Amino acid sequence: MRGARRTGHASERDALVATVRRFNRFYTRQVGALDEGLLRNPFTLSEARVIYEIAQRQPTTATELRKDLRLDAGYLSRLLRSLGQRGVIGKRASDIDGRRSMLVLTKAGRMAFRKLDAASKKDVEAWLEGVPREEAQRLAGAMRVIERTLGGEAKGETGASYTLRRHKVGDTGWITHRQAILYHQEYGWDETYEALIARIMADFLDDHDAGRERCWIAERDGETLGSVFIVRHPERKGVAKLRLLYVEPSARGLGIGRRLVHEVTKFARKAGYHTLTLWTNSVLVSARRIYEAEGYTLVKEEPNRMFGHDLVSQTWELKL
Amino acid sequence: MRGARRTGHASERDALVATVRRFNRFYTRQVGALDEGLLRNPFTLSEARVIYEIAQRQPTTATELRKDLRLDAGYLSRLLRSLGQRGVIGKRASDIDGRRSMLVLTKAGRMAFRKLDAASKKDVEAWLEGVPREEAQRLAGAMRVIERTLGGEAKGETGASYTLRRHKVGDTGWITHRQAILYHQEYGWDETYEALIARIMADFLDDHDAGRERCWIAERDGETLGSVFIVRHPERKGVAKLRLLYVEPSARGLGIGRRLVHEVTKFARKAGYHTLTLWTNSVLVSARRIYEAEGYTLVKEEPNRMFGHDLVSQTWELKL
DNA sequence: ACAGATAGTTGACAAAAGCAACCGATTCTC
DNA sequence: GAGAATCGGTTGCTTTTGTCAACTATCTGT
Repeated sequence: MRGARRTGHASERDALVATVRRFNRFYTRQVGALDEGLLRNPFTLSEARVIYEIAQRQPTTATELRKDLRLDAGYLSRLLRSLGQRGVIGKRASDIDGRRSMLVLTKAGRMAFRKLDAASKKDVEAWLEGVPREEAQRLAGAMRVIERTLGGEAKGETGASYTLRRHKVGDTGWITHRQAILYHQEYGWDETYEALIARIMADFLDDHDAGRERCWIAERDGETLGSVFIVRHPERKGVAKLRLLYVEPSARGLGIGRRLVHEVTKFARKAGYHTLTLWTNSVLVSARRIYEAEGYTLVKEEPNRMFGHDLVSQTWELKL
Repeated sequence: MRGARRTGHASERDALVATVRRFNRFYTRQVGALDEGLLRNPFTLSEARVIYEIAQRQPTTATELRKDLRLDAGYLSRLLRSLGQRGVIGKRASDIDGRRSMLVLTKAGRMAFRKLDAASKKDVEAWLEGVPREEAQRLAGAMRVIERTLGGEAKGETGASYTLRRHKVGDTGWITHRQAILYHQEYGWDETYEALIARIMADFLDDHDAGRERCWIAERDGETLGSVFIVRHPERKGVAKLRLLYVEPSARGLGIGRRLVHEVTKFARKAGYHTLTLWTNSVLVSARRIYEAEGYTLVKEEPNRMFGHDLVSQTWELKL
């Protein structure tokens, strides 16, 4: 059993490695094609990369470039000399270290850089031409995911924050997909949980009163990070249910859960509900903390057999 | 207004281009580092790439390699001669074209390839070492998104074949997600279609008789390419319904649709049904062709308002 | 049957990239 | 504070990679 399990993990890893290698080949080719476009100018590819990098860091040293561009020291030295002779870059001795020279772009160099940059931008634009708007967002999101995952100690996180929006076509399917997998991996819940989500989604989509029922999606760069729903209680008038709160594991700690729960509260007040209720489960401890912080109180608890496990379901309420 | 809108789109596009360019720089570096690892063997990088490509396509020609690897004909010719002299590859004249020579790996070549492949695999594994399991899945997903989006008309598709499997947790959510988006993009269907799928999924998951109802997923490298369901007809005894046939646009032309439909027929026969029925829509012409080829006949057609459009729904049947 | 394309080879050459030895400045260590 | 080790950078030499043009032997279309 354990053996089988381990094999399972290994082959999962193999599949990942295969995907990554395939992608590497694919992307190398794509970038290669793009780079060819850059040869329509007075600089070689390496020269262009050097210029680009210097422009980015302005006063920098050869060693830094060497590390970032992975160039041979000798080769780079020659490149720099050539660029110097052509009046693109200037060197001046470092004040603090007599061995180093600080590299900067000359006026002509900045000009050359702008040209290169514009050309490269145009090439990329042409490359992305046929990509429809929606796909474009997913593309950007996917790239961020890769950078974040493989970037190691990914630093400069430009857009660490997220945005909230209403749902659009395809979202509920995605939520079902992610939640089902997540709770299956973490707690071993079976497909009846997926069925439950799907049914809630179907009911919501089929008929919801936009003024009194709503879905929020938290996203960053087109990547869905979490979601929550508010719907009318089917029997109790003036009561709303908060449903299907979820936050991607990778996005935890950003306060998305709290934010979503609070959006629900605000919306419920405005919509005129007098009570919010929600149904959860004792194993979901981090969610519990969020509900408590928002002011919900536990009103009922009972053991239940569901999703293939013995669980303790809970009902929480918040008076508005 | 229109001006503002355009500016909005332009800056959105700019952001995308910026992200893509950043990613290109990032990934180029990563792959560069990986490639360095490959230099610990008797082949240069180009040689390794050539060997790799030949191994993939086995009997291939120089011209094909030239196109795929973007190499100069003269350079490639020399590379091939060198590899030939070293006993790695063998040439033999083509039967159909006296100018061409078919390239294959010799026994030694296959050996060399296996070594290269293993080394590259190991490097990638080491690279992915620190990536936790969950992130790994997202990583693979992100790469697939990029390939799908940018692969566009790119054929080359080495691993052109796919496999069929039953559904597992998370699949129905994914199917809902993809189908909803697809038909929204292609035909403008609204979220009531997503609701319909979600409900079908919920019903299927909640209670299906494994011997008489089933789902097939077509996948390649963990990427879902298509799916289909068979379920009992709720009223007519001995009748089964084929439902939710779908194939990813990027995977069309591989015969996946036909294959899925045929699996359903085979399964239905074995399960003892006497009739298969399905409900579709006149705009879905490529699906129609598949049904006809399988022997289905159109038994009913009626105009219908649904998914936000005026459509003509159709019922098709197949006697088993 | 003939003009033009295609597949591949070869020679001549140039650019790109890597290796190793080396120089002078700086930092470390005792 | 002197010698060793390291660092930033340069140079000579080599291999690898890539380009261009000319050329042969086929094949294709008309």
